[in-house]
Amino acid sequence: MTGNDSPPEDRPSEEAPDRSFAVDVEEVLEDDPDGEPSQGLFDDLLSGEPIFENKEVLRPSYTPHELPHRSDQINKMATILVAALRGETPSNILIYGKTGTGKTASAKFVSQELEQTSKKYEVPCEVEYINCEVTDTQYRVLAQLANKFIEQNEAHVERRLSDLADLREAVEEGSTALEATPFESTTGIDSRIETLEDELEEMEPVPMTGWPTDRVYKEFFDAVDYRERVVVIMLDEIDKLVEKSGDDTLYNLSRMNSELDNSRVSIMGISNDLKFTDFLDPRVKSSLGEEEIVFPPYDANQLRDILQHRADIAFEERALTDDVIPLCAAFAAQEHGDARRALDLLRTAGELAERSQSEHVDESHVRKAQDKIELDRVVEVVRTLPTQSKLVLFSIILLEKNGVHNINTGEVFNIYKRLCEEIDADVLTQRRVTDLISELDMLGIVNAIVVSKGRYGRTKEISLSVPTEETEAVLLADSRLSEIEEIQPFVQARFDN
DNA sequence: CATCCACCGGAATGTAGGGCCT
DNA sequence: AGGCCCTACATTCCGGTGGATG
Repeated sequence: MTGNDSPPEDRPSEEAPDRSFAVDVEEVLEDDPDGEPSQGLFDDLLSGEPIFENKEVLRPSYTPHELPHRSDQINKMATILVAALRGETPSNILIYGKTGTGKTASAKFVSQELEQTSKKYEVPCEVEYINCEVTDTQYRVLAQLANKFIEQNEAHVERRLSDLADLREAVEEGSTALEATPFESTTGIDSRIETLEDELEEMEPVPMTGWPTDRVYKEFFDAVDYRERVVVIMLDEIDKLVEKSGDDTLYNLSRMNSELDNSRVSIMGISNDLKFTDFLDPRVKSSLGEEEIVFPPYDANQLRDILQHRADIAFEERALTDDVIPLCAAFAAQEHGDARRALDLLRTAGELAERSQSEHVDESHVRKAQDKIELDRVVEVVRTLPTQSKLVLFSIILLEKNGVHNINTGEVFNIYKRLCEEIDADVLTQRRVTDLISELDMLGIVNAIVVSKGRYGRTKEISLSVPTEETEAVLLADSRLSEIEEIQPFVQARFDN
């Protein structure tokens, strides 16, 4: 399709959606004491045809109102959770699925609906979301939950206090409209206010550290049980929690119901790992997995629907050429059907198109976006590598740059040693360095395979699988590594043997 | 066909740092 | 404050090995 090079038809696309903003920019520029010309830095960029209409929609944080191809899962969740609206305890739910399969989005969507409906019918029902990758110990989970409920209870009490204050005022004025009030006089109200204030006094947030865990648990327990309601606790990335701090938390949460007087608790676990229940206590396993919902990866067609859906909102009309979305979908489908990845790709492609001032997003932008995302990933990984790993990687790069292929561990280790001496770092043993190389392999930064060279031993053959120049630049940005000045000697040393 | 290189990689053990708890 | 325990990172020790080479 080469109809893209559209003739200069409606060149003056001056209908910038946010006129006021444009004016502001001009004003600022005019007020500049230096007397800069008003044809400023941003003018060019603003004048281009806008590509995005609403970019937020493409961000991972956005929770869509419609989730194509997930109605089965959503319905099942809803069927289970209606119980909450009838004041019963919903079954615990376990949700499985790989990253970017819409688990969190669906769960959040359902919980929003649930809370809204509960307000409509005035059934007390709440959902609390916890991301266990961030909050990854029993203590922190309990503390966070406790604090959320304490906060809510406080708000609840405060509301009742202000209601009472109003009532008191009304009674004092002898308003006749209040015959139905249960209080004869202000003193009755006063004592009620007093007890509530005392209760408010007691509600102190749990400190982030310091208390014994069971005290936090008690605090949380009391806060939940403070009044009648159904509470759904949503534990995202629950596998991380189990991995890092065992199943005690889940055990405690799942047996809570038998001790609660006023409220009911239901757990909704979201996991990336299908097999994580293997590590659980059988009791926990059976109680948690009362209902299981699986989110299979999206296939390319489904991804296309999802992208189309969002693209309609996110982009200006006709900003995308026809092949953009299928291509994004195809790329992402290769990465185990990760919708997040697909959206990321689409957004990045759009940004690239915007930056290059083209009027449409086309296939080339998608391909560039693919590269950019991969490069960003690598840069981020390399940047956050520990110093020792950086040194190892740098050694590999030095060898590679010198045209050495099929690098082996011995060579890397030699160069690595010299680098360490140069910047005065601890020299690790070769055993450790092989592990570091294996880690780099895992991260996809290098490629290492064990080969036997017969008489000449057995070693890893290592090759770089990321762009040399960029990676080197990232490494040299590290304050320790930047001390390395003369690179030649290291390279030279290799040929001396 | 045995040899033997040059490293692999498992296991045990050591050490530092940090959070938790009394 | 001080003991305890967990985790991450390292070292030490060492048995293991694929296959070119003599």
